[in-house]
Amino acid sequence: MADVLSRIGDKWSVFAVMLLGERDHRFAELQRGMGAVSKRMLSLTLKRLERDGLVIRTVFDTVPPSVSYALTPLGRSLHGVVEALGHWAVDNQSSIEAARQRFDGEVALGE
Amino acid sequence: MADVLSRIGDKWSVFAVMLLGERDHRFAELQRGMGAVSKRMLSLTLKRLERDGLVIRTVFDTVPPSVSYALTPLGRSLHGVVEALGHWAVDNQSSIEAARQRFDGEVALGE
DNA sequence: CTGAATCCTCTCCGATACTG
DNA sequence: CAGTATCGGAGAGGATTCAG
Repeated sequence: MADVLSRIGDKWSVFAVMLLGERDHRFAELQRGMGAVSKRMLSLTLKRLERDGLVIRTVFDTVPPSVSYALTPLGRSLHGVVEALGHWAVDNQSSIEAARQRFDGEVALGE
Repeated sequence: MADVLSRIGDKWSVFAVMLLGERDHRFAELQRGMGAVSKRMLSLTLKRLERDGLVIRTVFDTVPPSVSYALTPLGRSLHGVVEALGHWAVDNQSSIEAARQRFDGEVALGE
């Protein structure tokens, strides 16, 4: 299970799954939507997701070349779970930051 | 959000939250329950979780010393989400492994 | 446009040893 | 029992370059 968790817990994988959950994306679209991700990392992330059967890659033989990424049924089932995680993160971000500042303040006093 | 996700997506944090969701644990109990985690990593993980207000650390001034870890209300709210993630991982592990073998087989044929 | 390959840096993490 | 400090190897990941 550690293996599976480390895959789906990866930051870029989470972002990719969330974006692809909304709709299909092309490579460059994903890159723009995911903040500062290098082409290298995006490529590796997508390849791993494809290997794990979560994402399907469709190549259109046009000029210029175009590739579309979409979630498989398995990927969509993950999307639901990941979305819950994302919501939790958004909802509780301020609580976490507050706790962090409180903690850091106490540590500073203790020194 | 990337920051929060990388924290709660961390493998050891997930394990710790899942164990602490069942009941309070002492340091050594966590270490035994989490498979092969070094004292160093466990210590760092717990400290981060405490800093983020997800875990509360209680020291009993006995001989030998004893420390108990428990989830805060915020930590318990995370536990529900994380548990869903864990279930997904368990339920779909075989599908992922199958997809992986299929993918690797195709790559091998292509070469 | 979509990648693969190379290089190089920087962080993570395990092993070990030491403290209260 | 419950940690902290230090070191060293391994891997992640960014920048850049090249190819189809």
